[in-house]
Amino acid sequence: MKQQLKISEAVVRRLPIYLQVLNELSIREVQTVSSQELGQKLDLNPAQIRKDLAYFGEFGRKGIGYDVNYLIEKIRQILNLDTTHYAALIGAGNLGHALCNYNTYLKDNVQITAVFDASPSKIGTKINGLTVQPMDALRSAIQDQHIRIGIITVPASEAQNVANELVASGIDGILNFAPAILKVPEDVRIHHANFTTELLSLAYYIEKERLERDE
Amino acid sequence: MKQQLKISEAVVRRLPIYLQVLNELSIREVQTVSSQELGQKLDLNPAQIRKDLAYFGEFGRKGIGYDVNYLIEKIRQILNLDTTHYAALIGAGNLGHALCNYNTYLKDNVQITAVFDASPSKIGTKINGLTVQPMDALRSAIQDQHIRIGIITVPASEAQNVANELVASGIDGILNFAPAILKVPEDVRIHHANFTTELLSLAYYIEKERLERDE
DNA sequence: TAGATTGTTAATCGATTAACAATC
DNA sequence: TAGATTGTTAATCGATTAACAATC
Repeated sequence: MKQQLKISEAVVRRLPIYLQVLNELSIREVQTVSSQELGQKLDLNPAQIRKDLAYFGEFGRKGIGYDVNYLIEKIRQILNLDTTHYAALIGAGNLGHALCNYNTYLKDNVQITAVFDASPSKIGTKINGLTVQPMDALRSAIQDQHIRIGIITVPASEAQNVANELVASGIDGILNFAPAILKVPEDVRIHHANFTTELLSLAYYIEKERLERDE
Repeated sequence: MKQQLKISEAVVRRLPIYLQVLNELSIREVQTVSSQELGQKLDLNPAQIRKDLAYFGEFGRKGIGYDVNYLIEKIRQILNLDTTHYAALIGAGNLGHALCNYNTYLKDNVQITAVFDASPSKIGTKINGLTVQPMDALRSAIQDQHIRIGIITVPASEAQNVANELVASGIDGILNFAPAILKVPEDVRIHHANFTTELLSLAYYIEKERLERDE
């Protein structure tokens, strides 16, 4: 792999999307693809795609394009998709359920191996083969099972407390689904998957469109 | 409201986040807040916050800061949070369930008023008071109930078909949860809430961190 | 008045796009 | 060879940050 310049987050976030499209192409047994074609499928500038990939190495062939399967393999390597990361999920509500089932889809890469909830009525129940554990079992589970990712699916009011617990347990990264801004130390990576933000901004643009049409 | 220059998407996406923090402050009965304080809470540059807000008007007072409740009201106006948008949800799996329940949280703003699924075993069941309808009821429901937003929570393989149906029914916007790139006409707004992307990029950074530590 | 903080212009930074030599 | 397409440098565009006059 090429000497890592500084790779922007925007680039890293596009890689999984490239992979999505490439996987589809692979299934359809397409051999090669050009940045032009990828750009069309993804609504991205071909130059950007070439530049993104070039951060990590020379994966294409001039005059030909990219070998689909080779590029898949390379992106999988970059994203470390062959290393399994164990994750704990906190909050066994509907969203938690949904993510546990998604688990099957994610397969080996990120694997939820422990589920926690504060509610006595949930503790002891099973979700996709995992028994819901009480919150005070969190720390030892994280340490014993080498869990590195915490997935927060509790209500917003509880999210910071849960984040604190995760940090104290030595977690490396958090994926937060609660609509709340969480404070964590600098060395803990936190990503937000807040769809209310998406929904509200979507509504904004729809309404704006409508108002402009009606003018 | 100020003459709308061109407001970037980044700005619009930050507004709901500002609102989140402001709501918390309002609950704690904080009267005023400075861009400095907001910046600290949100890990954003205060100048950026001032600039974002200034796109829409002059909401603050020099030397004082922003009145929390007034700013909340203004942002709610900008985002049209007092207009209700009706939404249809397609895909009554766990994720669909989770979103329907979230519905209560979103309250008046975006309201899911119809749920659809292709699977005969799901049709007729109730989710949060709504009866799951077959796919061929989609078009008339959208048109009759003035539904403007479609929320896609079906598997990736079905997502494009559902999107096509929604577009044909005259939808204005789509929030897509399926891990797939969807093609829609230019006048239909599409937002993606793809948490696998978040999860994979999170795993990338965690692994990178670890590798750098171990060097 | 002195201190604080906005709104806004100018400076900086970074990301996207265009252009093109290299080469399959 | 001619056509296509990469990898990369240079140009452009846009977003973030700094700085500061205005003013509460």
